[in-house]
Amino acid sequence: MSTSTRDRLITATVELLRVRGYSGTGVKQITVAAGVPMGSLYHHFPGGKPELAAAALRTAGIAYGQLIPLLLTPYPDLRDAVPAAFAAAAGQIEETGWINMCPVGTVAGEVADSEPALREVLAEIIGAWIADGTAYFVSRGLPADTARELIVGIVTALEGAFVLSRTLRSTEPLLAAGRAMSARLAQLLPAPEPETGPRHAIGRVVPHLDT
Amino acid sequence: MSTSTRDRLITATVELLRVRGYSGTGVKQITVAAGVPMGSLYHHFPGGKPELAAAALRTAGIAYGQLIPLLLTPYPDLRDAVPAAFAAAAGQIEETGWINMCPVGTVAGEVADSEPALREVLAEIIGAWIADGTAYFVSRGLPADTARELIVGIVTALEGAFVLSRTLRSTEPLLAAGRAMSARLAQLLPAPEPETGPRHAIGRVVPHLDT
DNA sequence: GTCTATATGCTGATAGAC
DNA sequence: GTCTATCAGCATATAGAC
Repeated sequence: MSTSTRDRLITATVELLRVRGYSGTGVKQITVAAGVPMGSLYHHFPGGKPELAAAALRTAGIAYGQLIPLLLTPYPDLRDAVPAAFAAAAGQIEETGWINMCPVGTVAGEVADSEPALREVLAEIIGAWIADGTAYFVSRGLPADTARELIVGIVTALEGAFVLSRTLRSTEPLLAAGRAMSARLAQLLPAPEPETGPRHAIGRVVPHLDT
Repeated sequence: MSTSTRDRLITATVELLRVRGYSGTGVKQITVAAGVPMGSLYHHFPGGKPELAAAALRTAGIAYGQLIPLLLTPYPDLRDAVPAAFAAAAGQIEETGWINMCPVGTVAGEVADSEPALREVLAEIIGAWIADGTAYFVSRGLPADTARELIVGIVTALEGAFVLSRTLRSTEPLLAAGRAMSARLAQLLPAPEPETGPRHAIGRVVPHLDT
């Protein structure tokens, strides 16, 4: 159960990428934070800094991808779930002193025009968020194209809002983004029917792995 | 009319910040791109790299802040203007090969947790976008709080969509973000009245500097 | 104000003992 | 698989001639 050298390198890299970005993080800095000698980095990641960063971003990407359904599932009605998820993120980021939560978006903005290999990894990670999010919304009763439109909008709004909220030190962008996506959801969804009808599945909880 | 040394430094810095980010851009690189000797940089900007970057970001920020009303003004109805502006941005970014347009958002994400002085400059720039955008929407008939809610959402959505579109090499995020903000606008605006009524001014062109 | 030469430290990466 | 010593190159910044 003790963390391996490889895992400690990845964990330290995720932390540093969040705060300092890709160019701003040095390999020496990573090995010191991980408590690992230089040579071990190049033993486990012969490709050096880009390969280690890719592994770290993939790890963080998977973790944060799972967070989206986790935040939305408690709410029976998606109309409540979406703004609640943005509000939760707003509370979290304010509590933690406006520190970055996930390195994917910030590193993506930094390297999209300058590090082709890393850009492709990030496109893969964000593509997985969109694919998984689409499947989740489909599992909650939305048509596939509506589901995709919604998750693309949500990821977009979240990433933009994180940058603005961190920079302005205000929850306003995250909360405004949540309200905007809520409006888009209301527009995409058929009008809510109070009692019964053919659309009854929409807005109900449909847990991922149940019968 | 020939560009001054100072101006050439700022222009070169804007270009490099867009593509390589703050940590990824070296001062040597800047002076070479500007065709200026090292010493001149520290003559004009005694504060070195951070001071030069701040000046460059302020310049770019002013330019891009003016772009927002410019894109929206041609459309008599804001319901058309907002999605059209996002679509215009989508066309532009695809044509130019998915290159970053404005360094403000990407540098903000990069340095918000690591360069306090620069973060404050960026907060000032984005704050000005929001203040000016609010004033613009008020000039087009919206109440102040509605106007602010709208411009915060638009800037948030734009910044997030730029990162996603550049990374995924797809206009989908920009177009989806435009539709989302259009939905939010429709929700914020009173229902459109086909003929006449007390809300007739909303959605009409109200040029900035006319009588 | 302009420009050259240089100082000092850090960068990613490697060789090779253990 | 772990760790040390070290490389060549680039980073930001400065001193001082012109």
